[in-house]
Amino acid sequence: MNPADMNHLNASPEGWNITSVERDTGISKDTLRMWERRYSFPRPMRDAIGERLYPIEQVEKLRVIKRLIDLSFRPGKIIGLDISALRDLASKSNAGASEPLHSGALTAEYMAMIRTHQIEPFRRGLAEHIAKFGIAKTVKEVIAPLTVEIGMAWQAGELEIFEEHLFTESVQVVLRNAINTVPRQTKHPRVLLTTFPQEPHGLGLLMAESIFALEGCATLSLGVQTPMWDIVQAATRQKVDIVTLSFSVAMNRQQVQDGLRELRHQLQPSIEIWAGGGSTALSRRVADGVLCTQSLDDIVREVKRWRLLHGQTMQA
Amino acid sequence: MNPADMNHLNASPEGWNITSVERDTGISKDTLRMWERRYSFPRPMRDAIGERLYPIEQVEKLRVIKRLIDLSFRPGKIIGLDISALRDLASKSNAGASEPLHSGALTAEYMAMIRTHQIEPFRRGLAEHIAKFGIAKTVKEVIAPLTVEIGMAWQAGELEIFEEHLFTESVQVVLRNAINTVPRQTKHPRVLLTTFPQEPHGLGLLMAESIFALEGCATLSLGVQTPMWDIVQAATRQKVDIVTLSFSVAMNRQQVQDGLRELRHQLQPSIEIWAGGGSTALSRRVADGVLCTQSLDDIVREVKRWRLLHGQTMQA
DNA sequence: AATCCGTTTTTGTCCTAGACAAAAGGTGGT
DNA sequence: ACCACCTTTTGTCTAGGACAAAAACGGATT
Repeated sequence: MNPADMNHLNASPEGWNITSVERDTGISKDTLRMWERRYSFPRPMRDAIGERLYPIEQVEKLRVIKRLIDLSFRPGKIIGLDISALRDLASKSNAGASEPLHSGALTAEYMAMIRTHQIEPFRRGLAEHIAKFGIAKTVKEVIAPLTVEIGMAWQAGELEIFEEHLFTESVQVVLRNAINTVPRQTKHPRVLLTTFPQEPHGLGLLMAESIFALEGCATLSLGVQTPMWDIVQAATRQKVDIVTLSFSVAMNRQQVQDGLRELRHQLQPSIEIWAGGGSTALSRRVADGVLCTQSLDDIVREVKRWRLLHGQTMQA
Repeated sequence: MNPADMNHLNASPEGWNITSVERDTGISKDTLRMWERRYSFPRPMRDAIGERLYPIEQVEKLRVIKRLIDLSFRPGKIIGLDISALRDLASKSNAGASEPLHSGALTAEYMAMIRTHQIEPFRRGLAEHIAKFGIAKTVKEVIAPLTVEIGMAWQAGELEIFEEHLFTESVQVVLRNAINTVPRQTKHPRVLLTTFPQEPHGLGLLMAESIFALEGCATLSLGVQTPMWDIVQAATRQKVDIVTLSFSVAMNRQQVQDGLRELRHQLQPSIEIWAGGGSTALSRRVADGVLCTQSLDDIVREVKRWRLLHGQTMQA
């Protein structure tokens, strides 16, 4: 193999190219160059052609910075700090956020299984938990906290991507299987579930779907990354009552808000839009006519509200 | 809402901004600007600030052009044609490809259901087919041909993306459910399944997984779009015997070949690499040390070969 | 005809550096 | 405590130049 071919690889010994860094960190090329101009960080090397080559340490620092920015720190204030100071900041600020969750010993046990790649015990444990305590309880008390914790561990660089993939896939298998035991309903509200094109994480979606299904709603999932135009078309043609979007912490706040405003604009007003997930964009007020569900319990409550509201005009 | 805010919306009466066009068409900002420089198309208007504003007709033309480029037409040759000529080209070029398949009446029936959005009957039909004829037969004779046909219909612009999403999601639900009825095996070969980062389609993967599972292999799916480094790590840590990759027709031929060569290079030689799917890159010989499975039957055959080869040295 | 190899054309992505609007932060007045 | 105004911060846009990688072409060889 030609040694020059190696330049295309992320993991090349020399460093990462700008496209890889953009993909990995979610920071746009323009922004990466701008930070370099303004703050002198990152400060990539150059390859033989003169193109940027980011050393792995700088990419790692960028990852932490991105996470902090998503937690609404400002670039100018933190970009000069060194990696350990940043990590301190990160662990301190999400220690506060994770407090109310109070993830128990069970979560820790599952985390350990994931870290040591014991897939089978993990799946079996999850399936048994569902059998014992039901889908709703398992989702709320095990899967949701685990997802948050995994996300944080990944952001902190403690988890490899393949470990996250493995976790996601395992949960999907178990949860999908469980959902299928719930008799499929045709009752209102009819709910369409999907994510925007920038959002590849489907776990939140699946958790929401399971809750809706348990409430006896007719659910219709388009999977992840559906273009806006197609969401609108699907919602209209399938005559759904509610469109539910899921946003992970990784999503750009601007994109969330713009996307939701835009969707509200294109969708007929009678169709409700519900947004959920870990994205910080949802904690503040978002577009008019968009309902933010802060927790999975909110979904149950809001379905009741919807039925009360539409009870007189629409029978299941 | 401030009227100036409206400029960010795709559907603003004036036109689309460059970010929206990039998101919608999948053509990068750099490329959009380059085409404008080189070919004088697209030729966006400018807003009050002087930024590009793409009229809806130009965006539509860009969509068709992108589709043709994915079918390996070249920008320079087609960018000058008008929209109807482009559409002709699109429908003609995949009419030819569909001839050799000759899919049966059953497939046509399912296609009709998808086109008319009858999700429930579709799922029920598929599930019943599995119950009657088994997973293997259903995958080979119904799901695989359907997947090909859907792909072609989408390329021809006869199917909306949301209809493809709906199909994919439905098949996943039914097939996953079916796979779960197969008792989970721990027998060799242990198989890791995933796709490269550029490949978002997971159906082929799922079909392959079902076949492996039926053959009693221990399967381990990472889902789609796993970075190479993580594939290597997962394969090594999980001590798998075979890594299986799936490639849809949409994949760039060069990327397929480079990716496979690279993976072969990074993976220890004792681990086999199997590649499958509709990508045209696989019909020719690919990298040394990579096995191309042309059909799902090949998988069955090759598993037998593998077991014969390793039977003496390794017990399940 | 089909395969191989070197050359030319096509095409996408990277580069720099300037400009400016939108968001966030700060301040003072009611 | 809230609103209105000002300042700073920040991200994204713009322009045109450069160049490597991919694809197409042309000619020689089997």
